[in-house]
Amino acid sequence: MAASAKPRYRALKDDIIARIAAGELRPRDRVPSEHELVDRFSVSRMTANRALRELHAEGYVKRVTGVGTFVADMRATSNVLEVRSIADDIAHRGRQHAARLVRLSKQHARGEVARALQVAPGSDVFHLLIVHTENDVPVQLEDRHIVAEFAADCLQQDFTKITPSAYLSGIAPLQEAEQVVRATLPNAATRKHLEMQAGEPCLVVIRRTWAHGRPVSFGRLSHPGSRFELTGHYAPPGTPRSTPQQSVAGGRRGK
Amino acid sequence: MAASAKPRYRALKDDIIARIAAGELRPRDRVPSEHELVDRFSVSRMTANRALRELHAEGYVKRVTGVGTFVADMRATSNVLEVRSIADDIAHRGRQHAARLVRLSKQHARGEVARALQVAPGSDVFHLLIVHTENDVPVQLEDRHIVAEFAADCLQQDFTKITPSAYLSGIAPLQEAEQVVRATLPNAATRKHLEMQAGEPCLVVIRRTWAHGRPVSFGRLSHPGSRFELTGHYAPPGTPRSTPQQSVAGGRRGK
DNA sequence: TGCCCGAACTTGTATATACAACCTCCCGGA
DNA sequence: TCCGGGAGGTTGTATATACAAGTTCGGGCA
Repeated sequence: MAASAKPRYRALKDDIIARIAAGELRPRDRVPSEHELVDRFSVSRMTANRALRELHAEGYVKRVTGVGTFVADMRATSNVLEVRSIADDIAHRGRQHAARLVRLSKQHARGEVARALQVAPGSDVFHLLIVHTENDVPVQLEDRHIVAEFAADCLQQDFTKITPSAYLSGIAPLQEAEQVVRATLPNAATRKHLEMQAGEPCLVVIRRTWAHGRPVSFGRLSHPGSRFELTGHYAPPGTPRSTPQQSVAGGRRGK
Repeated sequence: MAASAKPRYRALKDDIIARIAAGELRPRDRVPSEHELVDRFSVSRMTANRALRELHAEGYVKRVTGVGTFVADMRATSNVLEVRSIADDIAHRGRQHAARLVRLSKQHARGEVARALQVAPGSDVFHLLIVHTENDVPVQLEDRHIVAEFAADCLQQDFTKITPSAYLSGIAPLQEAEQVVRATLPNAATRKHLEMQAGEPCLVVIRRTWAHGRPVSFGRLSHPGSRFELTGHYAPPGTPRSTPQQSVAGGRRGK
């Protein structure tokens, strides 16, 4: 592919994104100013402005009038992806969320996990197993693998206080996510953790998230079918919603 | 606050967003071209271009080179899952979709249906029961109620050739949708229609759609847990997707 | 009749220029 | 020492202009 086909503002953006992803530019670092980009890439200031402006709109950088452009603080860019954490969701309904840590360990990626995270078999990954409760009733079993290289201080976290997704988005902005929803019968361990009755089905969400263009997390979220449901709402922008406010993920089953 | 402080490109955006929100501009409607905005608002083309370009980046409109700018359909990457017809989805995977009509009748709305459609109990509604198959294997039981007033010619349709959702969006663009995903055990009738084994769970999607600001359709879509899953993908606009192409809704269970 | 070509319109990109608002820093005066 | 002001940098917005590439549609030619 010839780079010639790529618009110049796009080339500027890609260059800066690549330098952020490579770690060359780190959060709060100064990004080249419009004028510097004009000189170094021989583009007009409008083109440099467009590149930086779009990077700002996409959450990569922060711009301060009269000061400069800086790599964004990762915490601020949650708007990129609207995957709400179950803790926020439960809290939003005025209920009590708690998490019980079942396992937190470093492992070698094998089989499905290595494939999903696109790492070589045997690579270091962290393995998390957490039971989330709503008013002391289990509503989610979170079985998550995280690329170790990406989250070095994972073992030091207290995942009963901070959810894994909050921890991850604190390290770097999530750029992309993929999820699959299934209905299955739980295995014995899952059934026990979620205190489910025999024969009760499970709503399973399998989710992968990306940052810096690479998969960083692969999670299997199992929920008791009788106590959990996913809701979604779609409307053209600006439409006052004609339905009562709904949470994005989770919600106890009505009656 | 004086509107004078507002940048002109922002005023253009706000004007168009307001007209979309008010229903004056509806999905797929044509939005004024850059040239028209230049004439009507006395701005330069670059300013009009910026307004429309940002509206595009934010998902409000769709732009086609050489053709024009149009109000976007329902936000594609909303919250949980995208709305897509099962027939399209199956065809997209190169498989054979077929529909078997179990019931098509006019009824009086009662209880749950009347509440969901926000009509008075006893109002006329159409009731549809359709089994969708993929390569002759049942994958969805569609149990749908439609407000009769909205779709007068419903009984004349051949729902083995056109799906209800395609029929509905042909009458009027869907403005809003709401759905709930659950995992349950099917009742006997559902199990029989979907040829499910005893104890096999069901993935149920309950969906309501709006047009003209009123609910028009209420459907319960039941899928065999062993043969169906929902997939979703979220990325900021413009991001080349780093995962293999996935169908948005539906897909047979891998192994 | 049928087909091709061009006019007219659309969006996409790029440049040069201009002015305004804001921030930082240094220098000079009180 | 303290304070004020200005120089020079930064982003934010707006305009006029230009060319490229795509679509649509109708008219004219074979």
